[in-house]
Amino acid sequence: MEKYGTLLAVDDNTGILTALKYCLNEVFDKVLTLDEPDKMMALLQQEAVDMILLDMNFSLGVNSGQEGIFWLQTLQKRHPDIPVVLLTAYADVPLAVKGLKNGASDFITKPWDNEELVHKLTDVMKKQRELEPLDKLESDHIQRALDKSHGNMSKAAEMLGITRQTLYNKLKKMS
Amino acid sequence: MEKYGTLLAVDDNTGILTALKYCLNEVFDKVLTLDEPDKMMALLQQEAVDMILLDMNFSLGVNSGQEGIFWLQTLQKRHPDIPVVLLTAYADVPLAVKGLKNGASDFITKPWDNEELVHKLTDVMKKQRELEPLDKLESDHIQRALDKSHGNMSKAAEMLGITRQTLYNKLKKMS
DNA sequence: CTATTGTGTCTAACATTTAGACACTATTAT
DNA sequence: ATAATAGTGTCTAAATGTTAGACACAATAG
Repeated sequence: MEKYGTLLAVDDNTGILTALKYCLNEVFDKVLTLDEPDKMMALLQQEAVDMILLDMNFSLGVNSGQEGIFWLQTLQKRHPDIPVVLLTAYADVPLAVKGLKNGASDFITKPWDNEELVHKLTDVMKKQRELEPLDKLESDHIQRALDKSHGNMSKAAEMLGITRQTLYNKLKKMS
Repeated sequence: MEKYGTLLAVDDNTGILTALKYCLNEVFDKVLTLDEPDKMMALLQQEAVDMILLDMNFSLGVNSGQEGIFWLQTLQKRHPDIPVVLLTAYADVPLAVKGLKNGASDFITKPWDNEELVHKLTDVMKKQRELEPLDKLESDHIQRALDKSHGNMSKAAEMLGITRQTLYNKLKKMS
């Protein structure tokens, strides 16, 4: 089976890390583990990590998930290209919403189902591989601009930061 | 106060629609309501709707939220430019995750807090207004391609569907 | 150590983008 | 209804960007 590069799992419970490692070794070429999130940034400088599985509570007695959100945001800033999947025991709807709105690729609750976990992670990796060609990205964005300006080409061109004439040309070539 | 165009609220409970209308009239120029989701597409042809607030359960006795996911997907296909906020009483973490991963802009549980609802909806509308200029979109995407190819310009260029030379030029201009 | 792959640079043909102009057609406000 | 405004389709000519192809050289992998 084709594997998916390097995964980094971060959780303060080393038992969980062992379980994750055992379960995910078949799916990733390499599974790194870390029980202190503040060492994460240093590690990412040294290793080429393709995906991060992140717990959300590290300080004893605090289960708000705020730490997880903090590290997620930090990762999004410094490594926007690495997908982050959140994994937490103290999950509720608002926390899941907050995690996903902050850019997490998925949100999984403990205890997890191994098969489902593998499925979700491989799903993320598959999506991660895809990269739209520049011209498709462009035409989608142009479509969005036209939608937002209700078809007004002049305004759409201004939004896009291009000349009306250029937008006109691009539209002609697209159709 | 500046208002945010037209909102469409879809819920089978007309009492809820009335409550929503009452609460959101101050924030939107126009609040449309609909108690049957299958009439939504027809309505969207006639009215220029800027945002949709969508319940997730319409058939009596079914509370899985599947109907909401279905209509969300349909909307994403036909009107990817209209943000959809989900609003449901039968919420759990997996459903929230599914909703957001299917492109919902936010996920709110019933009973809702009026102030929070208004805050979340205006937040979505504010984000909706922003549109990146084409050149920023492009340079971000190029950055992504370079990250994914670990700095290999030839491979990045191929991913992007442009010449290596062109990528080279663009990078020179960017820096 | 030797293929292979990637980089930096060049050329010359080709294409796109730009600012500016013009007549014409909606839209809006009065 | 009419005048003012904003948007469209089209044109030029100059400036800029893109392309394929070539070449020497550096880095990497077998």
